[in-house]
Amino acid sequence: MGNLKVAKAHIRAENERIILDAAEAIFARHGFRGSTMQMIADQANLPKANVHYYFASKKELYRRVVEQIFGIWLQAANSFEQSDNPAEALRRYIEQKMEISRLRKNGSKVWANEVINGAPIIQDFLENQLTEWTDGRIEMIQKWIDDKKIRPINPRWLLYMIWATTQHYADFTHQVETLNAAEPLSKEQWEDATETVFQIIWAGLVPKSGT
Amino acid sequence: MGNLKVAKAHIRAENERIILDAAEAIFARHGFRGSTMQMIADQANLPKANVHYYFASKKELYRRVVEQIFGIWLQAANSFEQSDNPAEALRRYIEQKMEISRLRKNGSKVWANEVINGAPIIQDFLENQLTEWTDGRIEMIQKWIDDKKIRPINPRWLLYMIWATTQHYADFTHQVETLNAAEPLSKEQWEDATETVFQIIWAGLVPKSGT
DNA sequence: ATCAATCTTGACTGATTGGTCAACTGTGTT
DNA sequence: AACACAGTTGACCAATCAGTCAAGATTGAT
Repeated sequence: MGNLKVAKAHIRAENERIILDAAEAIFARHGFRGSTMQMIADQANLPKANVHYYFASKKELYRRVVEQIFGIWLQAANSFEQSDNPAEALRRYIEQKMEISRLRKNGSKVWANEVINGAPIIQDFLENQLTEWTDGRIEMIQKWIDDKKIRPINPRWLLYMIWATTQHYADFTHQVETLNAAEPLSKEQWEDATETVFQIIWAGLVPKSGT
Repeated sequence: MGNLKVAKAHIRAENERIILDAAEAIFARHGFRGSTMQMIADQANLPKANVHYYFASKKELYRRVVEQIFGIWLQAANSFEQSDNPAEALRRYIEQKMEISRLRKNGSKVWANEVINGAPIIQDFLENQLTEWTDGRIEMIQKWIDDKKIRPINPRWLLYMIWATTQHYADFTHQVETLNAAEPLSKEQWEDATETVFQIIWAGLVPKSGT
C-alpha cells in the first residue's frame, strides 16, 4: 500500500527532475517567452502532454526552475559566513561563486534574465531573503571596517562588485568564449580568473599588501 | 525636387527614432520573443501597421536596436584611449561606463539579453569589432605591466571585471533598486558607487597606494 | 487644380503555441 | 481475473501575433 505510493513517487520525482533540468537549459537559452513547451519536451525526450501532466502550466514550471536556482544561490551565500578574517571569508565566497558560474551556467542565466526583466516571478525572493541576507553581510563588512581590517568603502558596492564579477563568467559565457577563440575556458583559465578576481579585490581593500 | 526628399527623409528619420526608442524600452523589459509589435507600436503611439511601414520585420527592428547599442558601447570604449597614465585611463573608462549604465539602462539590458541568449543576432560584432578592441586594450594593459606601472595580473580578467561591475548597475537595476528600499540610486549614490569601483580596482592594481 | 510620392491605418490571415482531453498502457493488489 | 490508479500520448482548440493589404489621407511640386 505504502509501497505503491513510494514506487510511483519515485517515477514522479525522477521525471520532474528530468523536466526541470530540460526546462532550465531551454529557459537559459531562450528566456521565458522564447521557450516553448515543445522545446522543453523535446529536450526532456517526452511528449509535450506528458510535461503538462507533471507541471500544470509553463509559468509553474518556470517558477520551480527559478526557485531551485535561488536555493543554490543561498547555499553559496552560506560560504560567506561570519568570520573575523576578511581575506579568508572573501576568498571562500569568491571561489564558491566562481564555481557556481562554472558548473551552473544555466541557472545563473535564468536568474539574470528574470532580474533584467524586472523579476516578475521572484520579486518576493528579492524583497525578503535577498534583502535580509544582504543587510546581514553589509553589517559584517562594516565591522571589518570598524576594526580597521579593511579600508573604509561602502560595503554594498563591494558586494555588488563580487556578484557582478563572478556571475559575468556564467551569464556572459558566450562573449567570454567568443573572445577566447570560441573555446570554453580551461581549468587553468578558470583558476587564474578566480585568483585574479580575488587578488584585485583583496588588494583593493587593504592598502598594505596582497593575500 | 531635392527638397521633397529632404522633407520626407526628415519625417522618416524622426519616426524611425521614435520607434527605435520605443523598441529599445520594450525589448529591454520583455526580451525579443516577449515583446510584441503591438506593444512597441503602443509605446511609440503609432498604429502597428505604421511600425511595419518603417521596419519590415521585428527582427530587423531588433537588429537596428542592438546595432545602436553597440555604437554607444564603442563610443565609451574610445574614452579608454592610449595613455601611459593607467590611473587616469581607468578612471575615465569606469566613469564613462557607469554613466552609460545610468543613462542608457535599456540599451545595456538588450545587449545583456542578447549575449545571454548566445548572441544570435550580433555574433559578427562580437567576433570582429569586440575581439579587435579587446585585443588592443589587453596589449595596452600588458604594457603598463611591463613598465611596472601596475601589478602583473591577466589583463583580460581585469577588463571583464570592469565590464561586469559597471554593467551590473544597468542590467540588474531592478535588484539594485529593490535593495535600495525600492528607490532609484540618488546622484550621490551613483557617484559613490563609481568612486568605490574605481578605488577598489585601482588600489587592487597598485600595491603602493590609492589614486 | 492635378498629380505623384510618401505616409497612415483598420481589417484580415496564416502560423504558432499553451493548454485540454479522452483513449490507452502498465503495474501492483486482491 | 478484475480492478484501481499513475502515467502516456496523439489529436485537437482557442488565443495570440507577425506580417499583409488595399483604401485613403497628406504633402509639395508643377
